[in-house]
Amino acid sequence: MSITASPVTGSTTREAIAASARAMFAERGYTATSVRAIAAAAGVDPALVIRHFVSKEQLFVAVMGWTENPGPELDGPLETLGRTLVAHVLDPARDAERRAYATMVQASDNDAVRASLRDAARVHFIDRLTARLPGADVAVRAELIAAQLGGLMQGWPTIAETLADDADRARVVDLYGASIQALVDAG
Amino acid sequence: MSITASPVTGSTTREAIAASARAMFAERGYTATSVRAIAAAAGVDPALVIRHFVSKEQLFVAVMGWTENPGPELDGPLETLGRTLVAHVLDPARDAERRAYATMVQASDNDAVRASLRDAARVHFIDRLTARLPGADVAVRAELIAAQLGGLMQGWPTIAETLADDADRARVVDLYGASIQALVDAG
DNA sequence: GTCTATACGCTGATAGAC
DNA sequence: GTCTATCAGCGTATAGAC
Repeated sequence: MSITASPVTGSTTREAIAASARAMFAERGYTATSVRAIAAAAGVDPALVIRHFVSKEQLFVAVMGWTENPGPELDGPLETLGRTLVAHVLDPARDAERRAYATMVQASDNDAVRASLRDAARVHFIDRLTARLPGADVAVRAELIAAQLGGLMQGWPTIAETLADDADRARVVDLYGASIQALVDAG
Repeated sequence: MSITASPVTGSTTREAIAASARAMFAERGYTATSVRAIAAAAGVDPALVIRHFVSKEQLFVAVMGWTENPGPELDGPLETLGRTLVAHVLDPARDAERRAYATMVQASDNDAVRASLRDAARVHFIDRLTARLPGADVAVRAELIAAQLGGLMQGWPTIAETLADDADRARVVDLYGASIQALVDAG
């Protein structure tokens, strides 16, 4: 690993590929985005994309993966954790992350993508939540809460269509939060 | 393996294509299953697959879609609806249906597949549930319950790995059922 | 009306020369 | 490191034989 002037980036080319890949995958999904299109948008040769990232699926995982951000806040009070989690997930500022999750799920037709998604959810969320939950069956309950949040993120575009205003969005936070809270308190 | 008698429109060839498509999509997913492989398994020419079903995505929707079965039982008592729904969804006898759902979600990278999935969920489940729920915000609550069940079906293979025995499965029905029941009662 | 043969333009990926 | 050339496989269209 050579160290260059910039802290995070390696080569400029690699960065350019990653940037256009991130944008195109997010906008059009995995299948509809071709390696050639990514290369064209980045102004490089298609073969370079593979040279740098080994395969399209590894590029996707590298670029869409739950890389750095800490996952939902789990440090708040247990009594309101359900609500906190839902508010976090539906936060308009986190739109891009939510879309990235949905994009990964919809690309999980692919084995490597599915495995990466499961591992990331485990490390960044389920294990930490398991440690945080009180009472019995903590591992199962953490898994179930993750399933509920996954369903919410996945279904959110459809759900949002049926909402009239921001008050309705707040109502969703209340309703879904209370439902998850039942799992937090179930131990 | 014999092919059943043709219904009104069906030719034997069409049936054979549908049968092998259903099996291969279920086993390997959408992307990994090629039109040519379906044709080979059915013993027909690849072009015939397209002739009969117009496109790969339409074949997938026709064959994997929520075609006939009535969707979850919504006619039981409201007081235990949450539990009933979860028990229905996790019923080992319904393994194939659950897998089909997950396969469709994972193929929903594709616009037509995603649209079909959303429409089917609406017609077969959400609209009926909306009519059944008491109180306020019934449409939103029905949508949220659908999201929770979707998350459960999607996450079930992973969840099942963390369960030790059938008692744990029963515990999941209790826990998740109670959580959904909170949405049923929230009106 | 089925069905076969062939072909087109795309895909992700590789080998090897600069 | 980068580019050229090329690969086998994909979904699909079409022309024409039964």
